[in-house]
Amino acid sequence: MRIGELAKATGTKAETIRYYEREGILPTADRTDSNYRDYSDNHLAALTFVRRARQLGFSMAQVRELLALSNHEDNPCQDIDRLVQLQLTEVERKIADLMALRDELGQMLRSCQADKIGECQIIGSLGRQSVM
Amino acid sequence: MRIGELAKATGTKAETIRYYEREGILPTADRTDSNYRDYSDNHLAALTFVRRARQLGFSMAQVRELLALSNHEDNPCQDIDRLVQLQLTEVERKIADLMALRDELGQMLRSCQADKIGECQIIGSLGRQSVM
DNA sequence: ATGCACCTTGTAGCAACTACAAGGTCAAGC
DNA sequence: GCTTGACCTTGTAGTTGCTACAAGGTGCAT
Repeated sequence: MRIGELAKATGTKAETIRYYEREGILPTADRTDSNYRDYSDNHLAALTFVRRARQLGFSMAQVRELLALSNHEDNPCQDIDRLVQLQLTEVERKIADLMALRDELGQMLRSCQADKIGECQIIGSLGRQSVM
Repeated sequence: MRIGELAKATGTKAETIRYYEREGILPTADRTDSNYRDYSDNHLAALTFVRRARQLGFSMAQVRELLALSNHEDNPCQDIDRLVQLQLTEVERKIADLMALRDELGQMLRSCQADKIGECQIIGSLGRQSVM
């Protein structure tokens, strides 16, 4: 299959696929006589894996690790588990941060009853170290 | 005060402060005879405002808007409220996304009882469109 | 044969910093 | 008076993960 088809099948832009190849995240594709990239089902599987991992918030470096680990079938699963656990912890930290942020923003909105900016609680609170 | 002192006072790197000045986010500083930047309390307040807004997840463009609005004391508060509301909605969306992500990662960890990568559910699930 | 969608490479741009490099300034200590 | 070291200056390039061109080649239908 050509790059456009693979792009459509995985919801990835062709430019992104070429970028992954350049970065060594995807194996190089075969070429047709006219120098078009020619992909197999293995490439489809690989790209699906990469996109899914990226959607789950893994960095490119982590995706590389996941790929390297997944290529050694006899390795213990622990290393993979560790990466997933790390990512889970990171995601939980981000959720906590954002929830604190949400509370602050909500507090700002509720506190502002003024109708002129000169009296605006929001503007005032931005100038202080913390609102809460 | 010099840039290092302002940096320490606001928890901002000196390079970032210069960057803000270049970008027009902060007013230009006075200069000493030896061409060092010389900051006043007004600069301290402005930088505190900017850093606080950035911590709350506002983009540089939004910070510019907030600054512009806060400089017109007689303007109605509504425009500020709108920006804060927008940011709140965005943060809530991110929280929802991350919570879905957290659930998927948690599910992956729980499902993996194998000890070899060849049987690893996690690796398997990454190759599919969605785990859940 | 002509149009149009697709492909190629290479380069530059995005956000919001961060990290140098190469050099100037200032205060303290000997 | 001179050195050391911490600070400052400008300018440029790197970071992450793409995305957007530009300029040209290919494939297929009409």
